[in-house]
Amino acid sequence: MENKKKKVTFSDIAEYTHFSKTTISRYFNHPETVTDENKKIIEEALQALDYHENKLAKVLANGKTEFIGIIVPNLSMHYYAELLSQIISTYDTFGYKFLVFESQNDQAKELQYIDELMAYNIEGLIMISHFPHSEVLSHYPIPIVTIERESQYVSGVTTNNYSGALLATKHLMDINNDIYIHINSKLTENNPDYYRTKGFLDQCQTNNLPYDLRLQDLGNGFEEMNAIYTSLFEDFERLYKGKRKGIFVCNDTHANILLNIIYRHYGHLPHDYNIVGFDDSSISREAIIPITTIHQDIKGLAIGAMEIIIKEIEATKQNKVVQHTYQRVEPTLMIRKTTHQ
Amino acid sequence: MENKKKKVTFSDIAEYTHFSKTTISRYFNHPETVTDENKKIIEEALQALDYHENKLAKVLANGKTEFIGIIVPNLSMHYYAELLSQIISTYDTFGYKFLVFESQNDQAKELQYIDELMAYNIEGLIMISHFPHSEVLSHYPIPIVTIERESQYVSGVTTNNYSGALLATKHLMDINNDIYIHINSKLTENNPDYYRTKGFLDQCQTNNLPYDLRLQDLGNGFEEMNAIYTSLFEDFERLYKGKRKGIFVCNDTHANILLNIIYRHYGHLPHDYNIVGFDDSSISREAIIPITTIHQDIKGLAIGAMEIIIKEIEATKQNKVVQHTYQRVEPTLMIRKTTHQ
DNA sequence: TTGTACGCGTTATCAT
DNA sequence: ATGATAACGCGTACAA
Repeated sequence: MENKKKKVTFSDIAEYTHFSKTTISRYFNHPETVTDENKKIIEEALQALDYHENKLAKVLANGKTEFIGIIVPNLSMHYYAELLSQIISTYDTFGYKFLVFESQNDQAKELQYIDELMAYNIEGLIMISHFPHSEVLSHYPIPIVTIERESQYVSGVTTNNYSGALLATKHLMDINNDIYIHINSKLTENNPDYYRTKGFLDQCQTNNLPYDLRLQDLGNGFEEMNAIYTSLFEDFERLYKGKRKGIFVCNDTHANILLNIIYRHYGHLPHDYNIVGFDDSSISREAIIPITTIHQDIKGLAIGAMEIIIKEIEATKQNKVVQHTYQRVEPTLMIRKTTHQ
Repeated sequence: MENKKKKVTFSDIAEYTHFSKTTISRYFNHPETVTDENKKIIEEALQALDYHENKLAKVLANGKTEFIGIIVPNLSMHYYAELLSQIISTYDTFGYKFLVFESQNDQAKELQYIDELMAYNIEGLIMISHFPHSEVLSHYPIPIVTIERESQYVSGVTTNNYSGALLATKHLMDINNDIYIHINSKLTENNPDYYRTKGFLDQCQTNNLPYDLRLQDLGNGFEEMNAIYTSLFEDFERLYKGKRKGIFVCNDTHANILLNIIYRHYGHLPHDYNIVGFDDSSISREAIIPITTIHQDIKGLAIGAMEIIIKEIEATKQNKVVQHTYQRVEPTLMIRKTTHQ
């Protein structure tokens, strides 16, 4: 469709303008050292020959790729997609380009992808996937920052899940419940989500609230989760009949499943059920009733990660020692329709 | 954390092994021309010096970046996120790496991003964003394939929206409705979604079905859409009281909004309401009642796009003339709970 | 089978 | 202010 001539290079411009390649390079990188007059000549030549820059050659010459690698577990999950969205949107402010891989939590793949990324001289790596362990990551010779995952040996940014859980539980307390319930998987301290449970527990204990902690395998896939939550619902109906139940569910997807089960059973959400989710993901707005939830500042996470990684990239360039940074982004309470005064 | 020596290059390996750089290069690119004995020597040297390949240097030498650029409108929308997911997952089979930009449908940005991508010698470009027009795209000197958008002057792959609409309408016909309703925006033939409307219309007309076509602005943002669908619902209640209504909504997000309005009104979905969505997006499964919908084969779209672009990249390398390809991926009907026998 | 020499397109250093 | 020349790391004729 187009004429596929060879690419126009500095040599061609130099020949055309009777300058040297060096001057052409300076036109781009140190324009202040080129006469206005000559600038115009070069400008015309660029137009006439239809020059397009070759950043790869630039990279080979000066070492700066402006590439950042990203490894995401999975883009089907809205949370990760939104996170990726916010990260790559920073191109307009920071100028870094992103090479993206999806790992499906396959550890072998993750290591392979990191190697591939390193071969392209990425300047930094943002790890959202859960593997490999940060101890392994710390051995790579470039800055790495993780988001919302284990991050002992490298920099990381997470939502302050603990204060989010406090917010959720306080809200349930403010509207007076008879029993406080928390549903989550069994997690360890390494997992940032563990602090959702910890926050709930602390809030209950310091305020002497009666609570019911449901820490168990919540299943994979919709059918399985649905079955588990149905039996959880039957438990609540049986154990807390007539009592006002304040339920803090680990995330919005799960909160939505529980909400649907209750709503289908009653044709509405009874006033003695109060549900709070976590994430403020799109399902919390699209649900049969908009779900009260904890808003994660995903843009804040993305920008935080970028600021840290850029700081470390700069430091690396100047051969400075890099101190790792751990940042917590504060979440906020979004009161909607699944909690009643 | 690591010792930041200069990178190990072929020169270093050559020096270490007393071979020439050429032999080292051959070890990687034409191993059959190197003695097994010498292979082992080189192998050891690679280990000893901890060599890591530099693909950018390789690219400059042989021109193949194995980069494909992608411009997505927006990753917050599940459909695009899933599409991107399926595309970048093809790395394992095709080996292409992906540079991803998000345009937010900003035309100026889109052109800027394309330039940036071209500067990195991408071998092909996958356009999911709606701009620029394919006539503009066709002037770029690399293969371009679009997905689910206008694609007159470049290759493209779309779901067969027409047959999807036929499927949806036939299903509504099979379960016998008194009035057939279709809700969509006003679209032109350039827009692939137009054929959802066309399919509905054709099916109604060839079968002499009584229909009500609702082509109008459906609003932006949740609140606006909700208001519009509420008034649509009131229309249906008034006009078709007691009649069995078969409603084919343009996509699952919209179908879910309508479903929620009806379900909240009645506490359940009355049997005289039959709703079919489109896309088989996650919301169709997470809704208060799983939504009957048309399944888009997103993986098929992704693989189709990759196969086309690879074919064109190969052709370009051999200076062959590239014929544009237009591929239609067939959707399927997913019967769930919003349509009743 | 292996080595020499040059090219890929740009930047950096040192002159002038 | 401008130019000559040597890098950057690898691939590939061509020669041996």
